[in-house]
Parts: sequence; structure tokens; C-alpha cells
Amino acid sequence: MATERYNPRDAEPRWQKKWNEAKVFETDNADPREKYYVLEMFPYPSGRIHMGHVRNYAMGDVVARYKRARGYNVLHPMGWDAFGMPAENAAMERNVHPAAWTYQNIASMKSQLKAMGLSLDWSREFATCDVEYYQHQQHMFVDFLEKGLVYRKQSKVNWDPVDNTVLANEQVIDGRGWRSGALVEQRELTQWFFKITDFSQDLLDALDGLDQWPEKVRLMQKNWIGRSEGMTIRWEIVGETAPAGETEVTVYTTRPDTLFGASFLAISADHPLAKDAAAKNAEIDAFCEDVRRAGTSLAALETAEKRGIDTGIRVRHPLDPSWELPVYIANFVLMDYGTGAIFGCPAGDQRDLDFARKYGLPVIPVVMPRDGDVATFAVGDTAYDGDGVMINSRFLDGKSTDEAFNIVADRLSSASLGNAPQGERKVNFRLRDWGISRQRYWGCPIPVIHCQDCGVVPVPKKDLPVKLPEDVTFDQPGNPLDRHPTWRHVACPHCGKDARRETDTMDTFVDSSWYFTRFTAPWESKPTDFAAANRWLPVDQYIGGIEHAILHLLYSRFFTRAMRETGHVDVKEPFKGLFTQGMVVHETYSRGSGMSREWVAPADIKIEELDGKRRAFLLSNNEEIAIGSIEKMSKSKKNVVDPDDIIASYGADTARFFVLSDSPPERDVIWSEAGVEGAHRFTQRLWRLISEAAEALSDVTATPAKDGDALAISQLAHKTLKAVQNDYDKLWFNKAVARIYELVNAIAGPLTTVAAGKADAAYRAAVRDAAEILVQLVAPMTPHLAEECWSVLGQDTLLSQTAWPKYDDALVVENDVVLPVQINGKKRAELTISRDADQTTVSDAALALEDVKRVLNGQVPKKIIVVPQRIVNIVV
RNA sequence: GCGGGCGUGGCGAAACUGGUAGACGCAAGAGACUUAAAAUCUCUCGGCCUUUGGCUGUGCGGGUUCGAUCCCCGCCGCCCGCACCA
Repeated sequence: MATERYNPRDAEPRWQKKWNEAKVFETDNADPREKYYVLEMFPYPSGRIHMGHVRNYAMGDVVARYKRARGYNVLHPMGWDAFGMPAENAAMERNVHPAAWTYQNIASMKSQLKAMGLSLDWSREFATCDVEYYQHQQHMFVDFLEKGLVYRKQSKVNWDPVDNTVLANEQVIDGRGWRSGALVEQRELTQWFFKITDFSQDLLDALDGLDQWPEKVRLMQKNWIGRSEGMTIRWEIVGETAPAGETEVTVYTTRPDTLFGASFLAISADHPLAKDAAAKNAEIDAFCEDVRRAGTSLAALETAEKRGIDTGIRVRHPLDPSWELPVYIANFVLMDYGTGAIFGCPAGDQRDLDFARKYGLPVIPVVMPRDGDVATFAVGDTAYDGDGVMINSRFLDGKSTDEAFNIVADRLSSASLGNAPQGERKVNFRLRDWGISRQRYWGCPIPVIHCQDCGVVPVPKKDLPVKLPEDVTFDQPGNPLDRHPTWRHVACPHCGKDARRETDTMDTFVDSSWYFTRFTAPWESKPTDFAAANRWLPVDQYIGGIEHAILHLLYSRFFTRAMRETGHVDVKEPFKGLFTQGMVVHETYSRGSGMSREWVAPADIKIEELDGKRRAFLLSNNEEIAIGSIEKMSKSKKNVVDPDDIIASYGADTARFFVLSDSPPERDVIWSEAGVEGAHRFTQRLWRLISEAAEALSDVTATPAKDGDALAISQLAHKTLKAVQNDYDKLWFNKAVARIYELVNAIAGPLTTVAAGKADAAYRAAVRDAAEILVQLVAPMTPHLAEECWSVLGQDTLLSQTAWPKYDDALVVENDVVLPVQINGKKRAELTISRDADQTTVSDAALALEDVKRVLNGQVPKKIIVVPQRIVNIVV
């Protein structure tokens, strides 16, 4: 009888080796079975995996293993999102080359992932910093350029004057560079952009079809794309106030219905008319400068005061040429939305109202709520921006806001100013084109050459890849590619004259926008194997953090469309199913307070319970440590648990099982030592029960019981199988865990009975059937333990290559049901009755129950509600 | 400000989205085995009461219903996203 404890340190590497040798997880593109593509967001190679990775990959692995057992041809690859700033920071701080640092990190993280026993096809692995990968990205960039999906334009960027580099918005903290602490400047630079806005409408519309995405993510994308319906209106500038060469101002509005409530026009400080005015007037120039600076300082915009300055320009109202309005430059008007100019309707917009009150401009109420009274309706400190009835609006009076919108839109569309319509209906999007230029070394070089005569010339495809030079220095700030002695000097591919290579590299979000496509044929000499990509895509189940809800997922959706337009794939949507998992969180421990607060790692303390209160003490000297709030694991708060330590002491299966238990997968899971021990106890218990009974089960074939003592065991096993199957389909791992516990609790006794030699052959066969089902149910979560159990049961095949069991319908359906019997909605009794008993039989049987008679005490039921197979409610 | 989500035992949570509230796990308590400890096993575990029974209970207040954790209305409290988008 095998009674030794299960030893994961021995078993886990042993089974990993067997899976490896049998190439169980290598996927054949030619396999004709139905495909299933599972993918977890690939990691940045920071050096160590953390618990968040463990949870993410454990979930993906359950899906992959489950689908494989269900007979699908599963693709489950892994790679590395390997370009990016941390590698350059390491180079600056520690004088290591970014490539060396990155590949070393990949090597150590890979061995950590391997220790988790994930069913990954490592033969398809790549890193985005491999030339073999990024060269294809350069090919596609050139294709996109030809298709007009890439362009250059001047754009404002956050410029760090100390580090000499562009900063992303997230890297600007309170107006200062996150590394240098220098005041960030706004600079106009010529940058490369992807034309994501070409797809605004399609990216929005297609969200409706992504019914296997979380509603929350679809909504976030919808808001980000930000579609609004309105119109552009051209306002004629009054001749004598017009700057030279200017005759009109175009504004964008979603409320043309409120046009009679206009009292001013406001333009952005970056608007051409503003620049023009600034050139002539020092006061205006100073104001514009001020606005520009304030814009970068991320000061709470909520409280930002509305400010403006009169340009002296006057415009004519489009519906009444005799009505002249002033044009202001205002700090709340954005140049890159709409046209950079608005008309202010103070009664209908809070910002306009604040502005009008400050500068003494008229406030004319034009929309009144439906239940308002024209005689008394007035606008005080709060603008009314809702729907209603038009007032003070001449020919629009009495119309609804919708009607007024259409009347004004029609009228201005058919009126003309100069040779063009005065107004046009226009749909606007909040989404902006994607700026991909980064002044950094560790990224994919943008494959173009700048020639004085020929302009911007794409690198001819025969000259690709443009490889990053290896001999670069990081001893000074700025882009090492810019100061490399030779790399940037090339001959123009057109005219052969001396030309300059582009030294900007691509945003790393580009790398992650198509890696899932590359996995479908990573060996291909073109970016994609067209047929393979179309066959595997979309990814059936994508799993990752909610933090990528907008950027990464939206960029990938765009990139897939762009690849389709350039003939690299024939799918539009990259991810059919999306799941966003919660974080792994942990208690925090600290001593001291305020500035001298010091965080303590969980590994350095022990928890004791004194008088029912949990208290923490330092292991080294028993000093008491304060237990703080539960927070995301982070290095700064030291509340991290290293997966390596957990795998070393409990094994990978325990770690996997624990992060899948308890909390629903989309919610945060609290890591606790006690919880892990609970999970570990389960693995030991399962092993003990199975291994002790194994010998007694060796002479029977698994056969579910049809009657007798073992019937209940077979029924529960098959019901659990059906339920867990559904749980796995829906990614309800915590429910699957709970049901598996229930099954183990129920068959623990029978297994012990069998082990003691006290069961007949039929009973043993039923227990064996239940045990096999149990082992197969846990296999996706704790694959090593399951293989070990499978093997001790005398199976000589790999469980990883074994088909999912089938439940027996007859065992899943109950013949008798237990119905709760309520009297006036309160449960008073239980009734066991045949599942297909008719209503009369059920109510008669319910009324005949002793408990029911006692509570009724002679009262005559007014009504008896029988919900078949659910409940009986007697109303008196 | 706008949009979305969530409030269930000491804790993480379940409840087939209108039908037995608290499955399963953690923590705690009692007991068995043991020289002892660990491990393991058994039992108890929302609150209150007059305890073979009863009342009450899913953030708070109402409503619909034979019946509400679930649906509707109004509050309270947390969390997340976007944020001067015209």
C-alpha cells in the first residue's frame, strides 16, 4: 500500500520531462481537428515572474488542458514582450547592454514558467526584440505606408529637457519627468502616426459583435472612441476685424439647436487665428503661452478656472448677419478635438456659463425643460444641458431640441457662405491617431530614410531588416541611435546621395499588436502564413489584466484590420473571447509611521493569534509589526510572495490550485499562507485517498453503479463531472474547486472502505469510476498530481493525452426530487416525490405531511403553488 | 462632473439570475488517535429566544409578488474607468 506523502519536488519535474519527451503540447498546424487558440497576455521580461503571472497562466493552462482533453487541436504559445524602457534604464544604471539584460531575464523567467508545468508549445516561442520578429514588423510598416495607413505630422509631445527624450503622458507626473524631475516642455516634433481613426466607426460598430468580451471593456472602448453626432458651422468674420487673409472661423457643435443662445466664439490657444493674434499682440501672446504651460501641468482640471482673452475679432451669426459676436481665446478649448473652435452657449453648457459670467457676456436661455414655465424659467449658476422645448429662438420656438437640431442642420446645409455650404452634418470621434515614434534605442527601428532631395523614402524591402546596432553607449541622456557614429548615415535608396536614417523606434505597443498572429506560424519567412493565420485566428480565449482594456486591445484590433488591408490576414477581430482576471493581493506589514514607515516582507514575519486577534511578529527578534491593509503585491510595499519560494516548498500544483480557488477569477484573490496550506492539504489528501485505495482498485474496470450501495457515489461523480465541465467552459474555476472538494468529501469514505478490503467487485468498480473521474477533473488545475494518481491507478497512458470522460445521463437525472414545502412563503417541510409527479399528486402529498398539518392546524389553504421540481407554496 | 460595477457569517465566497440563503474553503472551538507534537479523523460554527421548536437575517427605507440576495423606486458606503471632447 502506497502511503508516502506526495512529493511535488520529485513528481513535478518527472512529469514535465515526460510531457516534454512525448511533445504533448506541440501543436501541428496540419492537425485536422477543430482548432482552439488559448492565449495569455505575454509577459514583459522583467527578470522574475510574480503571482499575477501565476494566476494568469494557471487560468490559461486550465482552459488549454481542458480543451485539449475535449478533443480540440489546441494552440497555447508563449513569448516575450521584450522591447521597452526598463532595459535601457538597466543599461544606464548598471552598464549592461539592453539585449544582454533582456535575454538573461528571459532565460530565468522561462525556467520559472517551466517549473509551473504549463502546457505550452515552447517550439513557437519568440521575443519581440528578436530580429526574426521585428523585421516582419518593418515589412508591415512599409506596407502600411504604401496603403496610407502611416503618415508623419507635427505633433505636440512631452519633452524632458534633461533626459532629452519624449515622455508618454503616463510618465509625466505633476508636470515633471518621472526620472529626471525636470519640468516637462511641450515641443512640436514631427512624429509617425498610424491612422487608427480610419477605422473609428468600424472599431466602434464591431464592439457589438464581441459578445464574449466583458461588457465593461466594451464600454470603456466605446467611450474611448467617443463618437458624437453634430455639425460644423462656418462663421463669417466681420471684415474690418479680420486678420489678413482670414474670412471665416469653423466651429464644431453637437447642439446646433442652441444656436440662438450663442454669445461668443472661443478658440484654442493653438488655433491659427490665435497664433496670428498672438504675433501682433504681446498680451495675447503671453496669455497663449500661459495656457500652453498650464495644459501640461496636469493640475486638477476640475478646478481649473475658465479664462480667456478677447482677440478683437468679430463674427456674424449664421442665422442673422446683423448679429455680431466676439471671438475669445479660451483655455478650455482643445485644438485636437473638433475644429479647435466652439460657439459658446452659456445657458446650455456649464463651462460656457462660467466663462460668460466671468467676462460679462449675455446668457440667453434657449432650451427649457418640458415641464418648465416660459415666464419664470431662468438660468442661474447652473446651465441646463438637457432636452426640452426651444424658447427665445425665433422660428424654433416651441419645437423640441431634436426637431430644432434638424431644422438648423438642414437650413445651414443649404445656405452658403462663399462657395460652400455654411454648415455640414458631421460625426466626430474622440479617438486620435496613434503616435508611434519614440526617441529610444531599445525598440523596433522605423524603416525609413530621410533624403534632402527625395524626402521620406521607405527602406526597400530587399534592404530589410534595419537591425539595431549593437555598439551603442548609454553614458549620456538621449537616443543612442542619434549619436552612433555611422548607423544613421546611409545612401538614399532613390538617388544614392548621402541621406539620414530615421532614428526613432516604434512604440512597444506595436510589438504586442500582432504577436498573437505571429504565433500561428513563427517560422514563416513572411510576416504571416496567410492560411495558418486565418485558420487559427481569432484567438478563442484571451486572458489578461484589465489594465489593457483600452490601449493594447484597441491597438491590436486596429492592427489586425490594417494587416487585413495589406493582405497579411483575412480576419478583422483578433480576440473572440476575452477574460480579464483580478489581481493577487496581500496584506501589508510595516513598522514606524509617516516618513519613517518601513515595510516588512511577509517572509520575514510570523502570524500568531492571541485572544482571537491576529498579530504579526518579526522572525528575527520577535518585534511586533503592524498588520496593514490588503493591497496589490508590489515591491515598494514589500507585500510580495515569490512564486519560486512557493513552488519550492509546496509545489506548482498547490500554487496553481490556490490561485484558482476561493475568489471568482475576475475578482482579486487574497494570497494568504493559511490559504496556501489549505490548498496543499487538499493535494496531499487526494493523493493519500487514491494511492491507498489503488491496489484494491487494480483488479476492476471502472464501471458506474446502476443500483445498490454505490449508486449514490456514481450519481455524485457523474453529476460533478457535468457541473465542472460547465464551470470550465465558463471559466468559473472557484466553483469547479468547490464541487471537486464536495466530491472528494463524499468518496473519501468509500475509498477508505475499498482500501481496507471491505468492498465487493461491483462497489470497487463504481469507486474506481468515481476516482478516475475525480482525477480527470482536477487534472487541468493540478496536472502533475493528477498524472501521479493516474499512474498509481495502473494507467500506462499520459493523462495529458487522455480524452475527457463522458457523464452518464441516467446517473445525472434524479428520479426523486426533494421539494421544499413553504406555508405563506416560509419553509416548513420537505417532500420527497417522483420527479414527474403531477401537480395534484404533489399538492396532495404536501398537505399530507405531518409538519404541514401541524402548522396549518386545520386552516384551509387558499391557494397551492406548485413549481415543478422546485418548490411547493401553500397560501392560507 | 459623466459612465460602470459592487455591498451576503469572523474572512474568501455559493445560491442553477424570482423558488430551501450561507454549498465549498479559511479561521476558530470541542473531541478521538498519540508518551507528546505534527498529520489525520469526528462534531459545532449568522444573530436572538422559552432550543425535538420558534423568531429574525443578504448595506438602509419603501414597492411589486404566493414567494425577492436576484426585479422596480429612493437613500448610504466602497471600488474602477474617462475627464474642459463643445
